Amino acid sequence: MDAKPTKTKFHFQISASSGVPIYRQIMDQIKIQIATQPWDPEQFLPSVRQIAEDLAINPMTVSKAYSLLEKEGVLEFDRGKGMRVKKISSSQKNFGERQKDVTPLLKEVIVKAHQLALKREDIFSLLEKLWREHPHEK
Amino acid sequence: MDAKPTKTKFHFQISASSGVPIYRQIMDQIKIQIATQPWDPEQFLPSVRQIAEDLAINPMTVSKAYSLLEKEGVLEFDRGKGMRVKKISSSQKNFGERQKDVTPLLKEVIVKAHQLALKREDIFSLLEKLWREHPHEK
DNA sequence: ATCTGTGTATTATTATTGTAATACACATGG
DNA sequence: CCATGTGTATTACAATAATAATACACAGAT
Repeated sequence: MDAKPTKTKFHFQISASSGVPIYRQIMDQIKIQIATQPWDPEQFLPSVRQIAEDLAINPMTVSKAYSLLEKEGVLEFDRGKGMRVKKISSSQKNFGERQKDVTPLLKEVIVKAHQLALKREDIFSLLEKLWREHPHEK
Repeated sequence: MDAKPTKTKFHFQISASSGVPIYRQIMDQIKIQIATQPWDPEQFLPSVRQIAEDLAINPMTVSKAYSLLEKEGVLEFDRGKGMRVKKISSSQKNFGERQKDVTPLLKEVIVKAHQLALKREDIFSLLEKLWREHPHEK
């Protein structure tokens, strides 16, 4: 192998004290980074050992995050190569199914809004604002 | 006490196999029922022993749900009487704080939308639709 | 005071979960 | 074939979480 360091777009900041399990922090950060950065379709994510070393944790913990994300359809595994971001899953599920997937989360929003005495317009404008601020490439 | 059965608006359907802890199922169902039904401000929720008997579980499990909801500001406890729905918390937190409370959930929505290749308009119209279908009293 | 109704603190037990150690299977390139 | 690169199955262990048993404190009515 040549000495050129793998140009790794992904990196991680783990909080041991947050109470959130490490593998889940990794999953969340990968999802967020996928959603907020442009990525090279050919680019592999850092290897489990790479991340494990960086974070001083066990490789199996990273592996758990990776395989769960693979099961979720977010990443795909190339034998002997590594993990990379799976090309968008829009083709795999039809519109109705994807709507159905996100519905529970939206219901949660409605219940929480009620709890906090926030009106529908309040939620909509906040969501609108967050979406504008959200880095989106394409 | 007279024989008139406490006209209990709340009731619960617990699934032992869902993987979700019982106390959390109770919490969620209380929140949903508060959000989707009109409630009498004077009305007490069923007692811990009542619910525990109905569901054939331990009263402490119900107590856990109740005290967590109290800590969240959803219920309030009257010594010797029982729990009831706390009058809306809008006065306790200002608008900005409540916005901040709901923000993480909305960010989750955005990330998930991206994952599912759903456009902003898709999410907005779905949320709009769910909100219309959502029973709301006042 | 006593009886019966609230919810709960404390403790114990059981089940589940998060992390880690080890060894392995497969792919690639020398 | 062997060295080195992927991720993972298996197993073990420690920590945490969920549930339950018991006993308690307070309120209201008798």
